[in-house]
Amino acid sequence: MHFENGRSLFLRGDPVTDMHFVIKGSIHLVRHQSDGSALTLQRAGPGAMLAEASLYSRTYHCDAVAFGAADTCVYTKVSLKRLLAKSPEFSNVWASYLAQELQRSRLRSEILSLRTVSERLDAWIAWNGGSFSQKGEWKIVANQIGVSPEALYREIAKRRD
Amino acid sequence: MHFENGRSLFLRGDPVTDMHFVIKGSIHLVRHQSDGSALTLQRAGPGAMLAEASLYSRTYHCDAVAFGAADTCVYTKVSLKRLLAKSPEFSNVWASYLAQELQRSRLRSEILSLRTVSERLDAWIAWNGGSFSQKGEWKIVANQIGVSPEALYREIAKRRD
DNA sequence: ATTGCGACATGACAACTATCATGTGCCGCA
DNA sequence: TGCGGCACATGATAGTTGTCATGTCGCAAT
Repeated sequence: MHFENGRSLFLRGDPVTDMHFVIKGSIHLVRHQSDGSALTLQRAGPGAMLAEASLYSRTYHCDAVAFGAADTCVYTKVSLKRLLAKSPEFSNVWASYLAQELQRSRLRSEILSLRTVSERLDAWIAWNGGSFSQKGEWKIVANQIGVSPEALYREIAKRRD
Repeated sequence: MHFENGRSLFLRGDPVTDMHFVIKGSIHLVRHQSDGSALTLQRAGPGAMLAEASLYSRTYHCDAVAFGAADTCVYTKVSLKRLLAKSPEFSNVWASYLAQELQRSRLRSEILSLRTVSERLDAWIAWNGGSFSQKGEWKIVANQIGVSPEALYREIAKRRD
């Protein structure tokens, strides 16, 4: 399926019938709080399954919105659960994927709990290898480690001595 | 098994033979960086499986250290994998657990990416409900949302008007 | 070629928080 | 009963970062 920017795939409270596997673009899972502000709980890019936990829930707990144009591959919830029940190999792949995502998410949490830009960049480099992202990805890195692009530029400049 | 404070359960590079399920206390999964500083990748409390992703790895990527006295239930890796392969029900429970942990970790990441204590506390309350602890848990909350206890006390005091 | 956009870059300032210091009240323990 | 530890609480200050402003550069589209 294809989604234009801002298009919603499902809303909170909807019954879970399908699972979306992101092929291209990015889909955000957002939760609106009572005070009006929003929390983005997942930024699903290519190769990610959207709202993995919804496989084990009857209804969605968040809204899903296309962030830019995006393509997804849709599977029905029942077919996935049937496949999981029938194929230990697929179960293994699924659990392995979840465990890896969990590891990455935990790492991000810990990086975000560091206090200075310098510490966060060190931690990021320690895992993502310092060499690449030379072309135009610094802004994305800044977002991942939870600092403003300007602050990251300053930290990089400081290290060029 | 029982572990005293500071006791290590395994070290990075060790082959993965066992999986630890935490019964009591807390066990930290830490990764030492080249510059000497350490990153804590998981704080496994009661009811948590330690280093879930190690089930899908030949060797450990981090060290595990008991944080205070702790008790764990130990299962061999092969028996767990055999159970996962043989029992679709257990596979389902395992994947469901991983998905829930992933959801919680993603939430924590997003809370930590908020900039002010006020926003973080709002987001925390929105998920952990108003039924929070009146007795002596605020310091723990402060740690979870990545702010100093003092800052949290100040924010709470400000809201008592 | 010119225009326009976006990443990269840096300065200045306000705002927020971590830290240190100090103090209070509760509770378990000797 | 008194002591010590701990969570709770608050003030003062310095440090770091977000934000706004401004500017350069490369690149793509007209």
